[in-house]
Parts: sequence; structure tokens; C-alpha cells
Amino acid sequence: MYRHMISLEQKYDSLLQEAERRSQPGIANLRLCFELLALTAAIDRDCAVRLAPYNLSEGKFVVLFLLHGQPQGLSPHELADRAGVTRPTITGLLDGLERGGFLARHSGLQDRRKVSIRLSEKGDATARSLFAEHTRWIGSLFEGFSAEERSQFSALLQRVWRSTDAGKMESPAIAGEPAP
Amino acid sequence: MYRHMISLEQKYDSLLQEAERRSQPGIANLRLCFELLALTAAIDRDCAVRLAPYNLSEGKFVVLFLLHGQPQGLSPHELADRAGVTRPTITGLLDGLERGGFLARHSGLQDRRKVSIRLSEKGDATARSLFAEHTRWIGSLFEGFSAEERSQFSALLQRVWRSTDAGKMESPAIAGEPAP
DNA sequence: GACATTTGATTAGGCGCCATACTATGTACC
DNA sequence: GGTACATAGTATGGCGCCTAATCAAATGTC
Repeated sequence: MYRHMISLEQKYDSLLQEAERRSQPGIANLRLCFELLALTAAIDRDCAVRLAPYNLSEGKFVVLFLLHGQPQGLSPHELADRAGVTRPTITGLLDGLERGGFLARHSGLQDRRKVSIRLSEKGDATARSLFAEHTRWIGSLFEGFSAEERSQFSALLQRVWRSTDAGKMESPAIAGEPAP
Repeated sequence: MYRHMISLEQKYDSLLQEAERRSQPGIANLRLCFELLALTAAIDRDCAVRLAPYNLSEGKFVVLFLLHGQPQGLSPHELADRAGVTRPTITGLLDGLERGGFLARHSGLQDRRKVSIRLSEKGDATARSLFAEHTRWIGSLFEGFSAEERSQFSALLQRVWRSTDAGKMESPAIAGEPAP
């Protein structure tokens, strides 16, 4: 059919086959959803491939970038908030980054509970070059998209988003009315 | 601006802010990519929420569904192939599913290396009801999409796909020519 | 000053995924 | 029939994420 078709993950192929066998309604929607998931999975894989040479994961990259340009450092708590992960997760990421020599933990001065995380020379250099490289790569995924196509794509994404749980929570002004 | 906007993960917000501060080119592409990732993350979360009451993850659900309608069972190897994960991963999923009483391992008859995985009563019942429920939910994400919108969306996804590493490998007929 | 409460960071334990390395069984070849 | 190889399954250990529990330091209250 199509010349270039998104190749679905094996599991989604199996799922689709079964749905077809049962002649389930809404197969077209199912396939579309799987294409969406497959695309994101491919992007995630590419991302991991690009960071692997530096011994970084996506989570570690985010931490590195958050610390960049913060010579006085950030606390694990702040990092967790800005990265959108839990504090224990940050602890793990910091362990790995410290092992790799990207940063160091410095004990706090005023509040002795606090730890100040600061990039090493290596960490700073890596963050600087990698940020530009990485955002350039991400941008390149949408190379050739016109402004109109972008807003078309964005509008479609938003329509799906509104069907998700998170999307439904976004408009409580109407839904929050007292039930009759 | 928009009434309903996809709320990005915290980390992507930070990344975007920094890119804006640097007035990096291609910010629009960057934002679009993050919207795509945020949507998929939201779908994954919803999926996990819907499976959690059954003590199932997405991986386990796939295994359950693959075994459904296979009264003679499947081997871990076959399951790994069809689920698109490695054999060690299947071992872990089977451990969990066996603990949960969804299936049992039966030692092979002819080939004593092989193990036959068969669903229990509970596993079969769960698979049956959950498959329909789950695919119905996925389909509902795209409720209200016309056939035209679907193909429009699919076309956009495919365009991005072609920029990924996986997408570039798909057309080796041209790229595979001997280098001069 | 002694108490409970809050806050900061970590540890412990679990899940899902992976890669590597192993054991046991089957198969092919000389 | 014995050696080499392939195959099946798994144990081990790693990573990234989570929740719940723990410990230390700061803070509020009496």
C-alpha cells in the first residue's frame, strides 16, 4: 500500500491481527494509535542511541542540562522538581553521573541537610556541546514542515490529548458543576 | 493562546525555556516534538492506570493476550518473538504472571528443553474480557476522527517517521548503492 | 530546653526492560 | 559414538523509574 509505512512493534502487529480476526470495530483508530506509539518509540530509541556514546541516558542528560549555567549548584530536591521525577530517582541519576565524573555533591553550608550539586569541568563541557547538538537533532525530525503543517499536526495531537485522562482534567470549569 | 494545550512534562518545559533563552533556531519544531512525546506519555500512563486494577502491566497484558486461544500453550521463545521483547524479559513477565495465578509453566514432552506456557482459568477469563475493553479504550482516544483526518494524521506521522533512524533504513533500494 | 512536625536526602525493595553469561538438552558431522 | 554447535530457558546484574520507610537536621511550640 504505502511506500514508507511506519513499522509497528511486534506486539502491536499481533494485537491488530487479533482485532481483525475478531472484526472488532474501530480497527482504523487502533492502527492509528499504534502508529503514534511506534513513532514515539522510534524517537526514544534514537535519542538513547545518540546519548549512549557519552554514557548518558535521557534522564541523566536532563539533569546535566538543568545544572548547566548554575555555578552555585542546585539541590537534589530542586532537580527532582524541574526534571519531573521523584527524589529517589534523582538520587539514582546523581549516583550514576557522579560515578561518571560529570558532577560532584557538595555538602550545604547553611542548611546541613541540603546537598549542592555542581557540574565538573567535564560535565559542563558535555552539557554545553550536547544541548545544542541534541536540540538540533530533535528539530531535524520535523525538517521540512511548514508552519501550517506544524499547527495542523499540533491541532491533531491536541484533539487526541483531550481524550486522555490528563486532557479531561484540564477543563474542570464546565465538568466541575454540581451534578443534578 | 490555546484553550486546551497539551501540558508538557516538566523537563521539556525546562528544555524549551533554555532553548528560548538561547534563541536557538527551530524552537517550533522542538515544541512540536515535545507535544508528541507528551501525548504518548499520557496515553502510556492511562494504559497503566487501566491495567493496574488487574495487577497487570502492558507487557504482561500482551503476554496474556498472546496466550489467549492457544490451549496447547506457547513456549517462552515464541512469546518473546511475538511480543517483541528479549527472552530474559519474557522470563520476568512469566514469573510475575505465574505468581499472580494467570498461567502455569508445563514441562515439554518431546523436547525436554522446551516449556509450554498455558493460561489458567483466571488468565483466560481476564484475557477475554480485557482485550475487548482495552481495544475499545484505545479506539476511544480517536473518537470523532473522520477517515480523512485519520489519513491526514497518519501521513504526518509517517513524515516524521522517515526522519528517524528506523525510517531511514526502510528505503535501502536507493541508499544501498555502492559508494563511489 | 524538650517535644513533635516538617523537610532534605537516602535506602530498601519492586517492576519492566535490557545484555551477558551460564546450564541443559538436542542435533550434526566425522 | 564423541566432539562441536545450536537452541531453550534462566540467573545475574544493570538502568530508570516508582512507593514506602528511614535517618538527619531544622523549625515550631510549649
